[in-house]
Amino acid sequence: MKLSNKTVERVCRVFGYLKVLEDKGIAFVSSLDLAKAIGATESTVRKDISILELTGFSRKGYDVMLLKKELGVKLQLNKKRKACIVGLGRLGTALLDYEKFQEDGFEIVAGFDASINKIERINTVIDVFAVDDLENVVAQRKIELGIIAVPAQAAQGIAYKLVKSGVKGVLNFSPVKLIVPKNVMYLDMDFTSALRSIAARMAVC
Amino acid sequence: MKLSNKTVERVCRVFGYLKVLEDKGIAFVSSLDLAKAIGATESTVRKDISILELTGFSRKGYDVMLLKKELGVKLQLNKKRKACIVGLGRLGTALLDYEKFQEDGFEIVAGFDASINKIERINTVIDVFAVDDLENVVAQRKIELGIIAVPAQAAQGIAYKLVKSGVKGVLNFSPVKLIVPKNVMYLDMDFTSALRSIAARMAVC
DNA sequence: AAATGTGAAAGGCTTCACAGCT
DNA sequence: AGCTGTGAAGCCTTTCACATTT
Repeated sequence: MKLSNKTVERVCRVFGYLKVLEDKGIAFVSSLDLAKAIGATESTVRKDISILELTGFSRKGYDVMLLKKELGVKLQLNKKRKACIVGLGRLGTALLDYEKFQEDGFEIVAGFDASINKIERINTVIDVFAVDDLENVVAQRKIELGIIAVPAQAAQGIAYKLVKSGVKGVLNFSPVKLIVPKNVMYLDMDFTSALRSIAARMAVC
Repeated sequence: MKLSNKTVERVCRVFGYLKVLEDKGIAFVSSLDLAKAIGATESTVRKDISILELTGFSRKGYDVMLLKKELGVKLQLNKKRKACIVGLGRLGTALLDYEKFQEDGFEIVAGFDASINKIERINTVIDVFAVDDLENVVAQRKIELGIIAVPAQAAQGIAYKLVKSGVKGVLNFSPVKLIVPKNVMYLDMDFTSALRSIAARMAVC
């Protein structure tokens, strides 16, 4: 079972949509419906599901609850994951209380910032610490995921500390590419770069 | 000159890195250096640049200032673009004052929210309006880019309004895929989906 | 009849490898 | 000698098309 990142990404979207369908009380869904919801084609969806060795029903489609459960197991999407946010500027603090994360099984258990003043001012239920404590806190609390929201020049250093302390996944909001070991999962969420590439595509189209 | 989205994305990153090099006063850069900075391989970088019909110098690499200028022209990256943010929750307000956007030629000229109370409370230099005024304001101010930071169920409606009012690019922070005309550039920035796919990859690796 | 499941074909992107240039 | 520029090869992903299932 060899999953490409693209397949994983799409299947995660399918999982999210299955939640919606489940809440609506819909029992079966076709590959075409799933495809429309996640922005893919029906054959891609079918292939993705079959790569995961899961299957639907001829003439009926996929059983919503069953498929959701199976995907949850295969990708361990029901497992609670502890995460932390490093960098408590505007973006970082917005993320601290982003309720959606909690709903989705991500528990933000710590926030870090370099500025002691900022730490004292922040008004949140989540524990916040100085960056100097990062390694201890991450290790002690067994935090698996790090969300980086610090300025560009600090990002690589933070990534290094996170990895050293045992983090196995990094979501990077800074505008620079980070270097992490191959066994650490890594994804960029760079707004500026995103906006720029939209603008560039506007220019060339 | 047929540019894939991937090429556009990488070249935008290259452009960002060229800015850094320029500030440092570095005159020439090799494809290998660029590749390392943007997380790609050297041949990919060379191919991307050659697709754009740009060229470097044998044995010396690329002239930093020149390449930056040429990329700027080809992709119109120096053009100022007016943008607006719809949805002024935590994320939306964080984005409102994200200085990086300004540095990069994006001018946030309006914010919108459905809640009148929220609009009155918000403390920012940027003009904020009720969503009901969206179509008028976007059209009048000739806003080209819309940033969607509203809840899932409202996102498609907002996208429709934005497009109808003349927006040519959409950056979507909501967790649902949106449908926009083919001539409108569109990109998703879905945190939840991103975190989930990191977690899933952690599970299968 | 209306869906899935899946080999095979097509398409697109990346890497290779080396000629060419200074 | 060292780096670019690029056709060709290789790899990966998507799409096609149709046998299969109920």
